[in-house]
Amino acid sequence: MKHMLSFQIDVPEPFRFSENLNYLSRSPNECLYQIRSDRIYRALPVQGSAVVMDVGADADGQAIAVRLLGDPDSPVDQLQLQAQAEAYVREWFDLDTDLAPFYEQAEADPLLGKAIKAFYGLRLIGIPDLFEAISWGIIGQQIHLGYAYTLKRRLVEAYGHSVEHEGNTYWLFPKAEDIARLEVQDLQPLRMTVKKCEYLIHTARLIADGSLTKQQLMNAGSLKLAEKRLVSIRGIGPWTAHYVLMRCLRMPDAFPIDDVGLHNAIRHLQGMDRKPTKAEIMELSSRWSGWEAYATFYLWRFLY
DNA sequence: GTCCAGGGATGTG
DNA sequence: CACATCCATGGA
Repeated sequence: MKHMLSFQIDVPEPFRFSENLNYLSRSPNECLYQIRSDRIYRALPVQGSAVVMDVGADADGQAIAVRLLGDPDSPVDQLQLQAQAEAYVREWFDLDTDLAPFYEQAEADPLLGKAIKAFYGLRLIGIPDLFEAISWGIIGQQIHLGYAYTLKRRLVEAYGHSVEHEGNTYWLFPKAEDIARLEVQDLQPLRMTVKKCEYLIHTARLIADGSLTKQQLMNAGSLKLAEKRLVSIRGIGPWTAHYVLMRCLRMPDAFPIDDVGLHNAIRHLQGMDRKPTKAEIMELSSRWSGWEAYATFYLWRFLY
């Protein structure tokens, strides 16, 4: 029997584990975590190695219960390991954001009012790794979500690392360094467009050589400046930039206004027979000021 | 086979 | 900065 470490994380209101689990369950083709019996299993990178972690609700639903299964290949201090896992989960589930102001603001808005009732306790699930977040943005451009998951799976299974535990395989997203070494023809078997292959490799090289970092974006000084830095990179337009700032940098006012899913959600909720115009979206979203990222994330939930 | 989709790039004003 | 046009490929 391998050593197992478990601990709990207190959660701030509003939080409901089941809502977040629902979100994470939306794609059967997801390859970076698995859901079994209301627990989420995934590999967690630790110091050049990886452990398998699972996350669930504790018995009375007042906390998140985390378990680390098996041991990393290299000896790691247990307390340090727990700290890393806790930090990861806090970031993943956005536990350090006080959502009360968002909920207060949402009450007064017809669209968001419905959203916070329907998805009470949902957190903006993050993509902490910058390379993964940008890659997911690039992969997801211009294609249906289902196909995007297929492409991601091919990329992960071709170039990611995996850990085995009790007969299951857990994959980690490829490191930028691993993609930086590739040429376009290496990625072509995955069947994404040549452009996307170029974009992924180029971004991987920027991250691998240190000229693009999360810290740099965090310190950019404003959403606008961070967006400008990202958009200066080939393959990253306004939609991808805001998507990354929302899911990875967690900027609350990041707003992928061109997102077709957002448009469809608005059309659906407003009972419109056409997509809203940009002017209509800007009018609606003026009431979400400062919380555009959460507003978008909640409205997306109406689509699945 | 035809057409559209949903983003980014590029070029023009 | 806004706007138009082209792109490449999957899906209906």
